[in-house]
Amino acid sequence: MSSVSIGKVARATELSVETIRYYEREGLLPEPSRSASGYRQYADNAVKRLRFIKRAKDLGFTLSEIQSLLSISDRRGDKAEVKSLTENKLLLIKQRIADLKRIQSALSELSDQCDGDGCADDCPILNALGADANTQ
Amino acid sequence: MSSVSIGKVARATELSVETIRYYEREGLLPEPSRSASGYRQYADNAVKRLRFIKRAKDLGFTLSEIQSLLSISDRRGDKAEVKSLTENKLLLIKQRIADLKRIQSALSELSDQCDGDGCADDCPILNALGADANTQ
DNA sequence: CTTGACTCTATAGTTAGCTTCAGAGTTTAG
DNA sequence: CTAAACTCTGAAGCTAACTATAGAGTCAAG
Repeated sequence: MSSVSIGKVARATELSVETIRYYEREGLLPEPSRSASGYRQYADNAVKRLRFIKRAKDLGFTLSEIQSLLSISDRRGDKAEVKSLTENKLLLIKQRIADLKRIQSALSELSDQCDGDGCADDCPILNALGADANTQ
Repeated sequence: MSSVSIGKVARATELSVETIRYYEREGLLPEPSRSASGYRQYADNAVKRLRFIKRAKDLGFTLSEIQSLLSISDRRGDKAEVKSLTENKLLLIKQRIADLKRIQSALSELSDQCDGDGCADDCPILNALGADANTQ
């Protein structure tokens, strides 16, 4: 039954103390018990929970989606819910990748067209964007 | 010398009136002349400039980067500046794509591992995230 | 015992890019 | 002439996920 201060949890999770308190306020982390002087005292599972949050965040889940994931876990919900959240996220990510690829090829084409030398008056990049709008 | 109201510019550019005023405040769009009653009166190039902004935004430039692009254009700067901004942006976008692809394959692997049936107690997705942290 | 590190709360600020609101005046179609 | 549509300003609000600040109390090492 070791109990740990918020600072130690912060070091263990590589989150800031403020972020941990913030997650508590947001309901992602249950309120821990307190010492006589009011200091938060965390049990070991708090570190696990925070690492869960971090990993899920790295995978692109928002805090509110992470709330949902934790809630499914907490109330022993259904695998189908988890899978559905995951696949929605996956879909979004695929779309973002497609968008970015479109952008990438457009930019890369523009960049290739520009020799990068001389006055921007005849810059193909600015021209492509419609930069003949510079005259007041 | 046709001059146009902000509402017409909004319709022509598919931007909202508020957005146009916002761009003005932010210095992306020069202050237009005013009618006797104080209404903004735009010349044609305002529409062009706003379309420039829109296209650049679609290509992933931030408003402040767009400021830079417009400023290069306005002061007839150097093509090299434009090209450098473009290539920086391109690099960032490539990195974001790489990040998202990493995330995509991780998520997709997780999703494949989960049959989506039954209680989330033994959900491979939650387990992979470290969801054994659910016990208070 | 001192001093520096740690913790507490509540509130406000940050970033980006808008959007909304209140309240008042103006223009235009019929 | 009237009613609807439009425009004005300045300030506040929104989203997400923190981050910072102030001011006060607590703990731990030497």
